[in-house]
Amino acid sequence: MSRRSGVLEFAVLGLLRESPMHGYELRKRLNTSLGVFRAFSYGSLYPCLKALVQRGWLVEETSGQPEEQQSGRAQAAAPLTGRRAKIVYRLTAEGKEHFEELLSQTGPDTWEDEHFGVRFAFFGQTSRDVRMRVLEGRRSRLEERLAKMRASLARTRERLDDYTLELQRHGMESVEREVRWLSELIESERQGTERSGRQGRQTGQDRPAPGPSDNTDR
Amino acid sequence: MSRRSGVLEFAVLGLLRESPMHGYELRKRLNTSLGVFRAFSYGSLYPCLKALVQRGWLVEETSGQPEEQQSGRAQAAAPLTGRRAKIVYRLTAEGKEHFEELLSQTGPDTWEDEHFGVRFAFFGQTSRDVRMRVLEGRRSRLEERLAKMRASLARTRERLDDYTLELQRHGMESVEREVRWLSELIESERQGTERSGRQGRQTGQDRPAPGPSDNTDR
DNA sequence: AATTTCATGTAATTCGTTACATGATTCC
DNA sequence: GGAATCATGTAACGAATTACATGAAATT
Repeated sequence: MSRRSGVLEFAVLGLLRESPMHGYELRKRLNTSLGVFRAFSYGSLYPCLKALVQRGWLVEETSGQPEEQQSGRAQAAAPLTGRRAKIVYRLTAEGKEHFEELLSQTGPDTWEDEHFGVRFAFFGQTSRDVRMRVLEGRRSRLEERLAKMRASLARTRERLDDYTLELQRHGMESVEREVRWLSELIESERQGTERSGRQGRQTGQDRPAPGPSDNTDR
Repeated sequence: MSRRSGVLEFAVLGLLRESPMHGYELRKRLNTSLGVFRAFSYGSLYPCLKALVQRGWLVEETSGQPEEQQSGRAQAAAPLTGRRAKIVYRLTAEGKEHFEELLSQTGPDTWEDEHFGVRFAFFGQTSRDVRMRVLEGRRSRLEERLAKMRASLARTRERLDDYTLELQRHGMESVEREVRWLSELIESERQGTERSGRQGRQTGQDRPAPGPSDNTDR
């Protein structure tokens, strides 16, 4: 029943924060704006929307109505026999609050493969502080992975055939490329903030007191 | 129940074709040799192995026995109270036949994201003919995707913020890079038996090309 | 008028994971 | 003799898909 995902939920809240939409449109945005990495189907989306409504983070509005009453599907929104309503979803205050809490998170759930893309897509709404930690978290995750690959490659080089080797080589190159990309982004973020004192690199160390106090203005 | 996957099943058959192994070892190979792309857990692997045994594609052998009888777990393989047997899985003739049939396939199930990596990993056992079609299939799939991305980017460029744009740009670049890689591979296949060494291989280990001569022409 | 695109949803299924449970073997 | 690693499994859950079902609106 409760088809609540991490990624999909996050993306839906994020998109609806920008403006209200109905499901069909939402899905299109999901699969283009954020879409190289993830594609969602209606079978995931609609149940997710319902779950979010139930938790009070969204309200449904039947379009065509003027701005009168819009309590979560309060009135008999178009009889079942009549013309089917187009349901527009709007983020509630609680939903907005919840999304901002999600935005302020750091940790594996922000930099692992499944999550990173969608997090990045909403970096525009994320505080610089958090952006930095997510980028650095992802980079050190990838470097870790790279180290393992190198070790395993050194151990088994002889036993692998050319294609397997080539696959591995290409995989490693892809990861290395993403690391370079992240480094550029991190550097770029750094230049945005601190133009005074030089900065030694402090990878992945968690420092206290982020004070995510201000966020989300862009 | 029947936890039969496409990818996992294929990889298991392919690895066992090279040599018999027990589950634990199989899983390690799965997550290193083929591993940048996919990682499997025991919760997937063991049920899969059982299913493959049931279909007659694998047999279990309790190790420690000399090469006597090895009909699928025929005898009371070590009493439950005694020392637990290490179960070695071996590909049957039917299993081998089935795998070769899988190897000979082309089509979306060979070039889509989920499948391509594992297919490529077993290119050493695949006929050149099929290799070509898989590589070309994947390339045109990616080019299609690229076209969509470009179109969507042209349509929505104005409305997107910098981070979303950067994400999209990086995604496209990744795809373009894979297309170039595929083109090199295709070219290399076309040139035939002479040398597989493609540029950018800095591992020092120059291997005389597969001359992927050996098997499977149908 | 017919076809495509818009629009919403449900049921069953797929492919996998995590957490749990158990025990043997090897290294230090 | 304790820890790490080897080794095998099961139950419950997760996150998504596909196929199905329906119907309205716009385009040709």
